[in-house]
Amino acid sequence: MAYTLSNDYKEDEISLARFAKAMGHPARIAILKYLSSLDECCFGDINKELPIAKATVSQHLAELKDAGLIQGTIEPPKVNYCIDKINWEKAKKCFIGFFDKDGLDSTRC
Amino acid sequence: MAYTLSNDYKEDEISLARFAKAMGHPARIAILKYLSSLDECCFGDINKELPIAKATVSQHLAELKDAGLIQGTIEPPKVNYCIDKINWEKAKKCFIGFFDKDGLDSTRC
DNA sequence: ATTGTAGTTCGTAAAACTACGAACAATAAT
DNA sequence: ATTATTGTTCGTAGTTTTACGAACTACAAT
Repeated sequence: MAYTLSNDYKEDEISLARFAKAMGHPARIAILKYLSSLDECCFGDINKELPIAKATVSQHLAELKDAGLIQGTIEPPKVNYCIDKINWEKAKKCFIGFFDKDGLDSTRC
Repeated sequence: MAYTLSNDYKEDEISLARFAKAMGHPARIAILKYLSSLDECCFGDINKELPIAKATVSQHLAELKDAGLIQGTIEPPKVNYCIDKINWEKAKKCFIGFFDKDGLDSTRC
């Protein structure tokens, strides 16, 4: 029933995996690329970019928000989405630190 | 029944998402970190590092192999695993290109 | 031939993911 | 009040992921 309880994974492993998982779908990559090129835009703009139903787009946006990579602010009648710059930088450092063997401990994830 | 057929996502989005997805679990991050610190090791060594059953470790290794991030070579009675350096570099460039707004097109994913 | 070692594959189960249309909320405009 | 616009949430369905123990394969050594 219960899966392994052991929480033996390190914090930075969990953190990096969380970012990576959020990026683990082409639609979400497309959303992030789009947002990072724009500063800000609304749901409809994002929806138009993607070949999937709006309900699904909304789900993907929610996942990116849960992972901390984007922010959504309600400005009736629209919802504005943008990159969460703090966590974006954090994620960037996570990945770069992960791939750079030399700069291993310089920037902790 | 059939999910959306539209393949509107771009190649580099699909490629990056594939790498990210493979990295989307703490166990797989741990494996990659371990391997990238070692040049090479066998299944048993990896298994010892992780708080999960060996069958599950084997699954995670298969996923990393499918994604191209690692290689496994049979050397009886062991199986040696190592980072796939070609694709590791490719992934690195994917992620760095993704996060670096300035260097957008310099290194294509 | 038997036993041991090293990993993979199989079968299974619960949970999470991806997708859609329909229904719903919340504001704006007629 | 009614209608239109903008997104979210609900209900549903099929697929994939994660996990485990047990069974299995393959080679080596006794």
